[in-house]
Amino acid sequence: MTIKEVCERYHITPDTLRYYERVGAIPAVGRTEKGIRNYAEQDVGWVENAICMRNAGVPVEMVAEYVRLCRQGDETFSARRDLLRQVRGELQKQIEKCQKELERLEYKIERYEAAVETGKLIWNKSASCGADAPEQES
Amino acid sequence: MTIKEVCERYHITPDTLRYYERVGAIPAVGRTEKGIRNYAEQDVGWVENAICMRNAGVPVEMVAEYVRLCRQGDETFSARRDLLRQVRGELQKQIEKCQKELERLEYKIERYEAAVETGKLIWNKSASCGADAPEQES
DNA sequence: ACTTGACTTAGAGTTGACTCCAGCCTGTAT
DNA sequence: ATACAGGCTGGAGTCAACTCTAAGTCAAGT
Repeated sequence: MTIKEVCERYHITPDTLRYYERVGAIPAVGRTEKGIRNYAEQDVGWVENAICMRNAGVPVEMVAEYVRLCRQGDETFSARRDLLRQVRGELQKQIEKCQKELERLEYKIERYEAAVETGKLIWNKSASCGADAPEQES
Repeated sequence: MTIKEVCERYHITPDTLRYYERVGAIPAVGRTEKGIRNYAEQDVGWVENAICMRNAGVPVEMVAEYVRLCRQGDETFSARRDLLRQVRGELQKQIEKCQKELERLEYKIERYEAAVETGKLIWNKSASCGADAPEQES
């Protein structure tokens, strides 16, 4: 598989893919005789892994650390487990934050929908949404 | 309320707070006679708003745009609603992504927990977790 | 009187993650 | 045979979001 095909499959640019390889977020990809990257299924798997982790906000350096551990063999099982547990913890925290903000947003959007109708913005002070209306007119 | 107190309350640095003010992610904060920032409840509300939005991954520039709209008055209700709807859409997409990755992670962690016990890493190829094991030993 | 500590500003520097560029090679189409 | 598409490398550039620095003001403590 060429770099272009992989890029199309995952909607990323060749530059990004080469960058991931350079910094170790994926291991070195196989080449043709003339030095052109030729992605085997395994390579594509690594690409997918990197993209998944990045999508979840894992820093590139941490993806690289995980790859490093994987390539070191069986002695690193527990280290990998620990790394993934840490990622999981951060991901859970992030999801929670996002969900809180989503609730806050839903509430605000509702108010604005009413405001667009009535021309008046009304904030229910006792609403259970963390921040209440900082945007009362100054 | 001093800048320090606000910082302690939200676990951010004074630099960040001043930066938010500079770029308009919060409106100009009230000052004492000698020019020192004195955060009123309203100001703190704006700070909270900025932090919530940033936590949800909203770019600073977009927070500033929202603040700008709020300060422009009642004609911007629908614009604000649209902006928040857009933020909501992106937030929902992000939560979905994160949840997918969380599932993938749970699966991997389970495998690693088993691997730490048994010394062997076994991937269930038909698992429903998107990417299957890119890290079979090379 | 003077040091310490908390604040101010304008502006420069850093970090992470790309993203682009120049200069090169190579296989195919006109 | 020559242009063009697509790949390669090393290194520079960009962007967002801070983060730090220098130089200054001011109040309280010794």
